[in-house]
Amino acid sequence: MSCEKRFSNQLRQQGLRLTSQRKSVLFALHAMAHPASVEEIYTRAAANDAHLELTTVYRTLDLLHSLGMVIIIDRGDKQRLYELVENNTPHLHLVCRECGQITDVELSLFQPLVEILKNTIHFTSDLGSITIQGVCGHCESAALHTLVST
Amino acid sequence: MSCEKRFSNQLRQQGLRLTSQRKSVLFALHAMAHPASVEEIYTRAAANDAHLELTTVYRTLDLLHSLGMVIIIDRGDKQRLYELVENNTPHLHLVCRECGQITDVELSLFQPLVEILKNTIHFTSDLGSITIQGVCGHCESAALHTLVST
DNA sequence: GTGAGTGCAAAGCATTTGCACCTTT
DNA sequence: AAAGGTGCAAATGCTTTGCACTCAC
Repeated sequence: MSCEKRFSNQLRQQGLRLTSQRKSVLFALHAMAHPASVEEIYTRAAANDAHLELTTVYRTLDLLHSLGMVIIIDRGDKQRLYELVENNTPHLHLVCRECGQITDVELSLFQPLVEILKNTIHFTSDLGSITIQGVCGHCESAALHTLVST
Repeated sequence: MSCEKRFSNQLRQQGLRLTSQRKSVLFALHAMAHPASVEEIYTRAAANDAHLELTTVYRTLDLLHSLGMVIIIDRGDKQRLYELVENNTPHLHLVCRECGQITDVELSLFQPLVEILKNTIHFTSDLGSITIQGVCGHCESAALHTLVST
């Protein structure tokens, strides 16, 4: 897991420590195919480490986020979702404001813009963090249906 | 305020009502130059309507969001920010994960991608809702400083 | 050994909800 | 008159915080 190595290095650089809990959370994030809630990550991680606390998961996710290794997606409901940046093809998240579904889209089209942001205003984008709200095709046609039948 | 007209029409279409409270919230949103928290919007709106309740602001913002007239920005801290879509040049929001600062960037570069999303997977993007997390130039150079001096 | 990290429990606080009353249509 | 909206107050529940103990370094 080269990711763990990188994590470990980043921690060391700042005098922070690689604990078993942090490993478990990282492992759980790896196992997730899609953005996951804290609760889900906690459940998965607890499979490795039965004594793991939800609080610790929060703290670790905060840490990973501040290191730029995790991005946060706000679906508009109560819980935020977290996704590991590493080992993922950079992609956009399309969040449907009707049903909350998240669709991933490849990022390549967007890459040039990311470069521009970097070069012109010196903003370093977290790849994979780009989120677009909108309405998915399914909900849109459902809405049309309703209007027609009313 | 053509915006109010449009709002009114959208409401009527669904058998909803244009109340003074809703007008006040809409007015407050208009007055905001930047994405604002519920609390800020509430304060501004209460200037018109002293009896306005915070709860009502929440409900109205939800309504406006579900109509696609307001987009939501999650800065990563506790409060979500809201911004009116109308009367704004479509733009991206760059959210710095270190300092929370939001930078607006013109959307034109991104327009082609929005079209593609629409045509290929039928996802209708809320213009102005695009959010990118990352690190702003200021925080990045500050971080470098710290590393060097350590 | 030392201080960062964790567990546990308790608090915080933005947001949501229930219900009776009010107002738009 | 009918039904959507609002106000008020209470609840909800995600997230944060304090502190003593533990463990990575």
